[in-house]
Amino acid sequence: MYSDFYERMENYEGDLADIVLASRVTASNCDDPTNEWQFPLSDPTNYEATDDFGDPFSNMRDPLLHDLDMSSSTGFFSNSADHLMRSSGYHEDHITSSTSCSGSSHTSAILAHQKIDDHEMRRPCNIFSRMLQISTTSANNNDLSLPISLPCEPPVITASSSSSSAPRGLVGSDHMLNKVERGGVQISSPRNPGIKRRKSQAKKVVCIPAPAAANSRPSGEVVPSDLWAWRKYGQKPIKGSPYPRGYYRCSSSKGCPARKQVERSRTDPNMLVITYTSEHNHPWPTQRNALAGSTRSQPEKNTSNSKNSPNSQSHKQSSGLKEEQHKENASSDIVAPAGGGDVKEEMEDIEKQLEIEEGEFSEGFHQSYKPTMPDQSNQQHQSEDFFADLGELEGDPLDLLFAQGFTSDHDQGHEGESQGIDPFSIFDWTSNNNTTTTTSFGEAKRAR
DNA sequence: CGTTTTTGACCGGCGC
DNA sequence: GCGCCGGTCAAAAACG
Repeated sequence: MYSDFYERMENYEGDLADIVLASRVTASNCDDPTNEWQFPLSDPTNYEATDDFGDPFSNMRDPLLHDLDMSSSTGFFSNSADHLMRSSGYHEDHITSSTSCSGSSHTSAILAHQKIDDHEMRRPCNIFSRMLQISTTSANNNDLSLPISLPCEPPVITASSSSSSAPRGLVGSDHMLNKVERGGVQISSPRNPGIKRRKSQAKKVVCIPAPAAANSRPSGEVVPSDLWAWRKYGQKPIKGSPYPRGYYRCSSSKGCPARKQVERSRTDPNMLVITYTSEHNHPWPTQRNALAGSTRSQPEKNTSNSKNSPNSQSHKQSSGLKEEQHKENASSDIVAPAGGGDVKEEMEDIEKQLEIEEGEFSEGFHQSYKPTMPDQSNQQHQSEDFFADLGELEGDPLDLLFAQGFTSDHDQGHEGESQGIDPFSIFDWTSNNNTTTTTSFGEAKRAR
């Protein structure tokens, strides 16, 4: 049932490589350059600084990474992403604190970018590679040199501070999309020259592969889910894009300013552009909110439309997007009972992983989160809860993903508790051959 | 009953 | 000042 997904993922392998690229860079610094999949580690103790935009894992990540790093390449994602962000110079302060790869890898943003480029040149495109590209912009520095474009395409992660009200084109997904469209070279939209985002609200843009697009939910709108409870409060067609943009806010806590926008890249329907705005002002929920409504089945009306071939998603018009997505969901559900929606989740997790801290956010975030996750034991509990919840979500793709990494981890060692929660572990497969990956997923699922 | 999704309307910022 | 556009609101419907 997930064959498409896997297949897609396989296809993305190159991209993944790219994503990993960053990590590789750091890894290379650390060790054997030949060990492509070795990932830099971040300082376990530094997790508090890693959180941003509500990445529940951010807090946990480092500790896990630490272990992971020791034992395996899993978790590269978090590392890589995190690393990139740090290396990107985004948070130099953090960078200094992080100890990835013995800390030797702490490089300036520039360095990171350069390296990325180098690697890029040598490697196949990966989904993840795309993700690797991280650009940061600040109100003061809008035109920060953007990261390098990749042969494979666009940079994917953009962190920036901008007005909360979505300064048009500046940092927004549109902006990013534009970049993407331009062959992956990040170019400020001509329209944005002025850049205005005075509001100091930071935004973070993350580009992630849209698994759904491949199969189950080609819908233009893929809503990755994550540990945070997001409630959709709006959807609007975006000018210039056939895909609508969904607006989500954190429903875990009233008053939480965290928001995210999800849309497909107009140029690459397979990519999701997720823009996070504001940080969560509360600890990440150990349990998801009630699923009522969240899992609603797709309206039957969709049945007629749905189906755009998976590929057809690109053809979808905004008018049909909703239906499509629903249909897709429905179809996905069919394909992957009970889990359909979770493909989203996994994606979201990915995105979260990608989201890495920004200094501005990290402060607020880590503080807010910290209380809840003061130590690993705490983290374990939460993670356990989390997974328990996930487990409840039957057939959850996310579950699968996690299971894949987690189960293996558990099997491997006791550290599984902490490791298990590492969302990044799901990317292990990236380092493995496709076959392995696929198998892993299946196994993981069964294991659970 | 509580929560989420959907969806049209409303509002504010920006460019002309 | 007007229109466009993006982001948000809020009522209705759906779901567990």
